[in-house]
Amino acid sequence: MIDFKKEIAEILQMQISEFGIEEIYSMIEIPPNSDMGDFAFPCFKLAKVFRKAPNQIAKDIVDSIGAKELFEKITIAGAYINFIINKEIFARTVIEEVIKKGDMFGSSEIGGGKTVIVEFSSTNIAKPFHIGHIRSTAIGSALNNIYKFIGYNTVAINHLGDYGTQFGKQIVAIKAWGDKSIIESNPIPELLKLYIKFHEEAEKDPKLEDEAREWFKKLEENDKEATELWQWIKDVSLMEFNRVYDMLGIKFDSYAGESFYSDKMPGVLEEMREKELLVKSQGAEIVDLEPHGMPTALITKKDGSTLYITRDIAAAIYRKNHYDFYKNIYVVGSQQNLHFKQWMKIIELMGYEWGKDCIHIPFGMISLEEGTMSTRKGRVVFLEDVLKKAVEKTKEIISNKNPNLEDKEKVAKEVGIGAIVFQELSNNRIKDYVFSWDRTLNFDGESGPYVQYTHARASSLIRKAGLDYLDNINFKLLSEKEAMELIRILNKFPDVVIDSARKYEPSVVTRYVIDLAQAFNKFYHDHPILVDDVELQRARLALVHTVKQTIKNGLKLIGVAAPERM
RNA sequence: GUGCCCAUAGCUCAGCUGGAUAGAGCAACGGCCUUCUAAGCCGUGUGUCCGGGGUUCGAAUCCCUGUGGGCACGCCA
Repeated sequence: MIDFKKEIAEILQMQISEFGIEEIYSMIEIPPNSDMGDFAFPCFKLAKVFRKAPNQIAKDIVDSIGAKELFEKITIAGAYINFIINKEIFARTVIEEVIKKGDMFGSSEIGGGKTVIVEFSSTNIAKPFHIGHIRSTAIGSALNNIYKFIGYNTVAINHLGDYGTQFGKQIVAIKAWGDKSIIESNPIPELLKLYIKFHEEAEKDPKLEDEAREWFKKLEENDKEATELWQWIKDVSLMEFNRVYDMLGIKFDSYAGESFYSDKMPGVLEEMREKELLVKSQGAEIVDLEPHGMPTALITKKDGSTLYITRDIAAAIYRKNHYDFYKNIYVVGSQQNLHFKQWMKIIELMGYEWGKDCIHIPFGMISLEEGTMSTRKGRVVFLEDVLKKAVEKTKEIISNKNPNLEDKEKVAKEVGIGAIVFQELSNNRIKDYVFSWDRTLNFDGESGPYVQYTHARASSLIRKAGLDYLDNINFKLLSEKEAMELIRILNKFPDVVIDSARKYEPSVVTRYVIDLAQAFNKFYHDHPILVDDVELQRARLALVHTVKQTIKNGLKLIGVAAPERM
């Protein structure tokens, strides 16, 4: 495939040898408006070196380049040199590439098979899988897909919140007010009720908190009763969670959660003592991070039991030894910024230079219109309810718009759940937002269903045409404005994927598929595809094919299905 | 109090490794289905890019500062 930017950089470099090819390459941009050209080169920065006005430099460069087959035109607009690629070459290059690569179009090998760990979702067992969890789950899963697509070996880890004082609380509550058979019939909501009750009762009787800590201590010491209860809570919780993961189509390579590291903690504590990082303070052990501009980190409690920071340190060391990662990525909310800064600093202080390869990818909070979500106050929206409602709504729309659709159930799931995931991934991850049923269930405009609908339209055209169009395409016939716009957008896809990985930002891909869908719908509206002229029909079908393929690839990266009909 | 993050159209947000007139969607109003899926397309209007300085040929984008909001700051995770 021709790399147009590279071609342009090489041509320019022959005129301005004072600048390196890489530097020139990075200066090439895409004009804000495609009427200006396909690629542009601003000459402002050359002015100092050449001691000439940028406009004059642009003119001189264009004059000496002369005519080239690759370009239809090279024009000057002020200090910009605008390159308009020969339409036929542009169309051929891009379309042949998409057809050749198919499901792999947009992928690359820049990862070179290096291992990237993505820790995400990390739900707390015994607690509801609520709307707040969709962020880590959707963003993490998408990043996992994206890194895999650009050639990394990825490991998806669900670092289950299956340890800590909260289980002491659960155990106290189950023993005091719980009924095993009721809980088993409806585990999470029943456990949630008990959890809420615990906090209500603990306000009246603070001794319950001490009891909870005792039970957690017992759990850490492998007490039989504590361990059995804990294991049972874990089993019923996982069954629930897996139902949601199945709906979302998400799989993990590892469910090694906090408890997995419990037996690795004493060793880590020992190591930290040897390295003289731990200091006694009020009966507890801390690491003094004041010299590094951070508050002290509490490592062990005065009763000797551990905190989750220790588990994160143990986990990082274990992962380095076990996976020898190139990057170890944590998709966890921005509330935990300090926590991650602290333990990563401790890893560094322990002398591990790979600490810099541990990366926290934060995201903003979801709140409800009533206020911040709070599990212990029971103020939550269950993710499963959101997904189910979206599917229900989709069914209604289908029976309205396309009542004869086959496979209604399947499509309703793909579209409904896709809408939720798509929306989650359409904004920058760092932004906070307020959950709203209205917005969540709006399927118009920049939405998952819009993009899926575009894909279904493209699929329908290809089905209806029922002819071969992948060879001997007359690319000259694709020179209309709307077709060229599509080709420009298609050409950007591989760069978009890389950019999205570099920024750890799936929304880059989400935005891209919206742009592509918008451009396609415009083309679709303006130019009939199933026309009598077979040569024209074949050329347009080839373009439709590449759009369908690219939408499908993009949606797959963000974990959204691409139905053939809807 | 200290640290981190956010602030762009009525609403929700793109754009931020500085570049050409700041863009979408929603909402509102008006058009387009005897032809390929109207979950679509087209048109109409709005901006002190939070305020104030600075750097630069050029700032929504970078730096400083103020304001407003969010989050976090030893025995939860």
